[in-house]
Amino acid sequence: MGLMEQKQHFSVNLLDWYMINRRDLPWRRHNNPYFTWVSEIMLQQTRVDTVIPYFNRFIANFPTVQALAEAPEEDVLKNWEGLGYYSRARNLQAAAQQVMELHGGEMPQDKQAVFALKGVGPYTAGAILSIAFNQPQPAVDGNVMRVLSRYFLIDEDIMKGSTRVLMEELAGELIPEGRARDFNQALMELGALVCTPKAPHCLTCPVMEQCSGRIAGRELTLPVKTKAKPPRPEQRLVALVEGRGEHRGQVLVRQRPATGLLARMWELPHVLAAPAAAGKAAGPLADEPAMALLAGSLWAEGFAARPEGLATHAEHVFSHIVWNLQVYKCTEQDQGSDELPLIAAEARAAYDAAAQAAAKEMAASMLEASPSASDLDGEILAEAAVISPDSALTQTGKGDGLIYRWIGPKDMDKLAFPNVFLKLLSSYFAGAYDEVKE
DNA sequence: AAGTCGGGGCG
DNA sequence: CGCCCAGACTT
Repeated sequence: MGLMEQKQHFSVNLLDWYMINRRDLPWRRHNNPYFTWVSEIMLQQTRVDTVIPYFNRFIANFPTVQALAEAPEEDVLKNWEGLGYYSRARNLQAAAQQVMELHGGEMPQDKQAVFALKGVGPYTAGAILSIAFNQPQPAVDGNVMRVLSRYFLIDEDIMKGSTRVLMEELAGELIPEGRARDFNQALMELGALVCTPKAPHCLTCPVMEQCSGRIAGRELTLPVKTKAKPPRPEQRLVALVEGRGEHRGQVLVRQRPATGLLARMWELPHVLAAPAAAGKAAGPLADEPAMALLAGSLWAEGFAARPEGLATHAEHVFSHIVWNLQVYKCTEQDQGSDELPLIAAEARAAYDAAAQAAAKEMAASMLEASPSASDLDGEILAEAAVISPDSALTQTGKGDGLIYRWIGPKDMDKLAFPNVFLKLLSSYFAGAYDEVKE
């Protein structure tokens, strides 16, 4: 069997299979380029079942490019809450504004113009051009690379950029004349439903007969993929500050900076328990120093609060970091309380000492790793580690710092929180931590 | 080329 | 509950 025949077999049988087995998805019901675009951004790193309710709500609230372009960013973020990778939402809105200004609100059909939109890379550009406009452009995502690597037995590491380029060339050749829209979706549909990562359903696969990977018994070892390095652990102390007086029934929250991790999302105040030594898990911090540190960091931000006790633990996993959270219930105090500044000063001193120790350890381990490095390098490393600790403590507060607010349960439907804080706040407002004692 | 950026599902 | 999934942007 030649390569030409193998390709022909693939394209014909896959397309036939798709026309019978295609799922009825909200963004497939109308041929609306805006719907295609929104769905493709949402589907990046996110499964179909998760996206469906978000897509429906998003389109209901922002039915057109113009509606999205003109919406308050806060509303867009709130509609993305819980979906993750929040820069997708900000890029999508920025791109909607691009479409308004450069293309009169109409989705461009030119490859360069689509690719130039914020948040649109090689995959998404191909998906939009093929699905919305039936242009014969490849749309190579993880599903497609898995399917192609198995069917054509391609051993290249799919994490390499060069492999994606190779896959795009191949995927482009496979598109049947005039059928880009259906074929590209068929490819991804097969990867999602049949040619799955762990336990592919080869026996029901429409192209199994000429699948080189299966024939070679390699379906479980393909695609070849370098595994990601494990996330670094961070121990963090979270303050659940219960308001008193005029803030009774409210909790203190803050908005994260405009860039970086969880940009512009709201959260409970928290602080790094200790600057982690290189490659070392810090582990939980004892309650007493933890509460002192938390009080100190809140004081530095302009808030007087007394930690009462540990309310709960929580975990939040990112691709590159894992937050281990110790959540302390705290109560708001009078600003005039003369005891708190003292706690703050002690906490700050303890924190600096811990940072100093960690930095020395890190410098030592790096010197050990590369003996050629001079003592001077060690000094510089130590210095760097001390002056680059968590922002919460280095913020001078008031002015250049984060935005803090007291909120009640009703404010929850305006502000966007990452899931971990959403769950903590929901539990708190439901009375889950009432039993915490001092 | 390597690091940054969330969240959920599966065996 | 350890492991897997992986697109765009930044550096």
